[in-house]
Amino acid sequence: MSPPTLHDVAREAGVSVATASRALNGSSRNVRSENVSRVRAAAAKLNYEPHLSAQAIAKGSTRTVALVVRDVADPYFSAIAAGVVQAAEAAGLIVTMAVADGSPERELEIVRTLRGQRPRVIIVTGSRIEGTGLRETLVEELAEYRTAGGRVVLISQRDLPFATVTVDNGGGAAALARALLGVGYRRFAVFHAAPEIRTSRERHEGFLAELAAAGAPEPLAVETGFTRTGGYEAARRLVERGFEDVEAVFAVNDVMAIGAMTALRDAGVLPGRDLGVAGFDDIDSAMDVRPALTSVAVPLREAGLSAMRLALSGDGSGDGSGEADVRLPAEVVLRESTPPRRPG
Amino acid sequence: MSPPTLHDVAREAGVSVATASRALNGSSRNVRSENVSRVRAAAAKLNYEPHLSAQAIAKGSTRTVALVVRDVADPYFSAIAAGVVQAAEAAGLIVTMAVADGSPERELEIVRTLRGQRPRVIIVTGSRIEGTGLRETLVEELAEYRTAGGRVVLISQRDLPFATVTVDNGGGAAALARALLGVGYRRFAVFHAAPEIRTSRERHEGFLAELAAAGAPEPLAVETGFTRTGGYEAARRLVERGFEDVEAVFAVNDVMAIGAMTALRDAGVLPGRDLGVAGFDDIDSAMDVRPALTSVAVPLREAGLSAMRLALSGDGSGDGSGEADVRLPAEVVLRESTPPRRPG
DNA sequence: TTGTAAGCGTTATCAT
DNA sequence: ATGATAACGCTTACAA
Repeated sequence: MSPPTLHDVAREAGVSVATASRALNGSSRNVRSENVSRVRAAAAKLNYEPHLSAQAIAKGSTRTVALVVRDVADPYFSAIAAGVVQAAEAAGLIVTMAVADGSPERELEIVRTLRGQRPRVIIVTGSRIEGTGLRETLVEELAEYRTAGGRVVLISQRDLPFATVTVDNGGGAAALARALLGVGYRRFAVFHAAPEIRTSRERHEGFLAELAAAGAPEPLAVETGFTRTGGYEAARRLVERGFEDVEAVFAVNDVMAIGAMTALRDAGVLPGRDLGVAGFDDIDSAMDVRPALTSVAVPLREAGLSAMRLALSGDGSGDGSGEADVRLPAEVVLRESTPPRRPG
Repeated sequence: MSPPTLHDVAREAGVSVATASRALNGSSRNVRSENVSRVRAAAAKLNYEPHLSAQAIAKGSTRTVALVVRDVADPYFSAIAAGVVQAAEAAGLIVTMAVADGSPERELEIVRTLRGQRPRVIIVTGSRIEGTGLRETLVEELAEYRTAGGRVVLISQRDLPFATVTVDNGGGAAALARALLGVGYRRFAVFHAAPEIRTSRERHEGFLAELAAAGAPEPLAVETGFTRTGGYEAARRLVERGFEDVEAVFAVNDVMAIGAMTALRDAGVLPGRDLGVAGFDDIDSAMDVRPALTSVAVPLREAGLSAMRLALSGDGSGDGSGEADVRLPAEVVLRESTPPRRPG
């Protein structure tokens, strides 16, 4: 009826629970090999699986990694999640997932209740907390968790006192600007999200900075949602307004860019030919969309792997000192959505 | 240093652990309201979070849902996962994720060790187990888990004795065939995966059946991987072989279809104009790709939600009797990748 | 209404 | 090398 316990295994093998326990995990060094096999056989026979919660409470630590993402279905986060899960499984750890859904309150609430899981590691990605008082609370919460021996790794911008995996948003956007200038574009529109979204802001700013440095005119800024729909809307607005003064659109992420392309086409504007379009992230569909989307490749899965690596390497933190960082390079990929263009 | 325990809270509030426990969870009815607030205050002051593992072992049950998917990064599974996570969080449950990676052995291994977590629910999606002896073992494993009070829900085909959420693959494929015949296509190539992959087989068969019923010629079958690359390869092979005798390609899933479109284009063949292309799943990018991809919409997120609903409604199972099913309708969406075509 | 104490399934200490 | 037995943090009879 109910699953076999270690007691059952011990009885079956004719040894004490202590011996059974020792036989089944690491400390098997000091148990007679005959008993080891006895116990193993009994465990196999009963199809015994140790109760992880019981182990956790006895050992005082779990084998759990808690991952907080903004949205599982978003290819950006699912790629990161894939990396995290891969690395975690390789290390024999279990991954739990929580979805913050873009709400700082929810994110804070999640981190709070996460502590109840007593995970070994908490990885937070796509945090939107900025400016608000919630931010300090989040930091306190995480710091407290860390003090209790947990590892914290953020995948976002390095602006919180925790080990962080960042993608070089500013640098990538600057490189993109440079590349686009290089193929003849000078007048841009930027589809960006609310400035509280760090990622959006950094990409936006990196892009602006490079344009300014090159003496190009300041681009038209269109604020919208950080989603496919956001991109679609922004493009619709741009078309309505008229876009004679812009040669290309830079959307701060690919799903926005792809939404924008669809909107353009719906409005009879041919992306690539009538208006250049570039995105950021280089998600899979960037290369399947037509025209293929110019983007900035970000090693998302690698980010997840790095986060786990960071967490397990002992730099996840410990006692405040030594928050290691990993900065992942972002690489421009020019495609047909921004064909070379002769100035004028 | 280490997190506060219920003892700490009790001491802080000046009551016994029992009272503290009662005050903090359900049975608070029989504790003086003054003490309830005392305890609540103490808990808040200490920032107490109950140790979930300890609760689990004391209560004999967890609040965990274990989700097994083939690949987190695949939009098909991440959409399902999103539904599962959403429903689980709404019910106050924690979701753990494991990735089977397309390997039946791995899947079995996962389910086995999952039992250690003692999850309330196990949801398996994208199972590939077929034919092999592993299948029976999997069933036994899950049945045993169910006997111990766990709920099992499968998201796949209804061929295992557990509650199942299915998408109507056969019916959807048949409807697609009908629709394509309706707009003038008669000669097809089908890009399908190995027959062990149920989903692929069902879609393939549904498509064939409908063609046969309509007296259309038997399509060319091209076996390949169930992935984007698989689709790409198959299309490449098709082009090499020559495709004068085919008017449209049906790839058994969208990522394959999208890969195929890219391959066609790479070979100078224009999808939609030179060769119709249709997929299955209607993932987000199906409508962003050009030409927009004809597909069969499957309510993936809904599948995740339904699975949780099934699990929580008590039909997850219990004692063998009453395995409820949910069959999700699949709906044809004709787009530009299969423009109407005049016969001949 | 409250407290004492006996579990829950492990691991770890300490004798033997 | 092995077996009692005390933790681990919590819930829940059972008493008071």
